[in-house]
Amino acid sequence: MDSTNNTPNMRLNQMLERLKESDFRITPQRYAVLHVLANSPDHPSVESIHAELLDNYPTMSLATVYKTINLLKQEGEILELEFSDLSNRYDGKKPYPHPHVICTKCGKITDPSQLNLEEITNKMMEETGFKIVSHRLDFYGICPNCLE
Amino acid sequence: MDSTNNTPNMRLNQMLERLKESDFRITPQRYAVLHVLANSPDHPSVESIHAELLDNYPTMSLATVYKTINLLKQEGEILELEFSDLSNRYDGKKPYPHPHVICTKCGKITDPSQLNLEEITNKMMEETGFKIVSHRLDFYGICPNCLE
DNA sequence: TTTCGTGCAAAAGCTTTGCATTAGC
DNA sequence: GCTAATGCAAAGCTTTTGCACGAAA
Repeated sequence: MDSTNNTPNMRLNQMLERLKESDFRITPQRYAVLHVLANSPDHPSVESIHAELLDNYPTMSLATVYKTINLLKQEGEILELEFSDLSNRYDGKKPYPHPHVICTKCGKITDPSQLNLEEITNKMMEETGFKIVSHRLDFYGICPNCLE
Repeated sequence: MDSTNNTPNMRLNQMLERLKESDFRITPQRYAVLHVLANSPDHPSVESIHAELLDNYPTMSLATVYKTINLLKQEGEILELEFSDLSNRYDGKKPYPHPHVICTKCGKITDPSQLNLEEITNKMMEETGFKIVSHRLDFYGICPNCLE
């Protein structure tokens, strides 16, 4: 269990607090998007968040989801996984870099247990002279379901 | 020095051989794109490859560069680094997964010395049940030039 | 000569933006 | 009441596709 993410509501509250502190308004639409991001066990796309919310918020626009996502990105409250050939995916539960295992058939994304990349990151900084601030480690393959 | 990539020409010849074996024609345009990919020390984009070739091939179209890149991808002869917010970048010298260090200011991409991820990959397979076939490890930061 | 590749222009897909309306605070 | 957020539609970008012409084997 992650100390920064004991329960979904705790994570939701953290996000809400961050927005309030930065003087952003908490609208029903924003609250709803945050709620999905704080509770999704998988890594939703903008499209899937929008689709999920349409039932309860029939006027919710895709633009609002995009704008909320960008706000959270800017505030460092979500992690964005970029894909050029399909839509991006987001992790609101663990907004810091961590490894992912991605099924290249169905798109399922799971988080394996934490790997410590600190030592490797330090080596990279020494070797390249970069000031490294983030990383991305993805394993691509076929998930157990798709293997059957 | 990499055993599969002793000289640029060796890499170019490997690519040419692969296309010939698969019964693709070697046109001047394809040769030119392969030449750039086999010789670029950085990780070019489709746009930059096209721009570089326009001098000597004034009729070279962006579509042809894209089509050649897709051909090489399909043949496993280049590695694609996907970015959703800017254009993709390609590595023709080392077409297999390996770590990259990426400057988030100027976009420079460099290859640090090889890290062995085999052990970690095996652990991932055991833990998740995935059949892992590839990976992506990127470190993001500010390069020495941009730090000044 | 037949088949494949090129290049143009149009289309596609995701994301952002402009702007008038609406709603937090 | 003031200012910021929403939602619609249009625009922007990268990448793909259709198709007629031209070139490789």
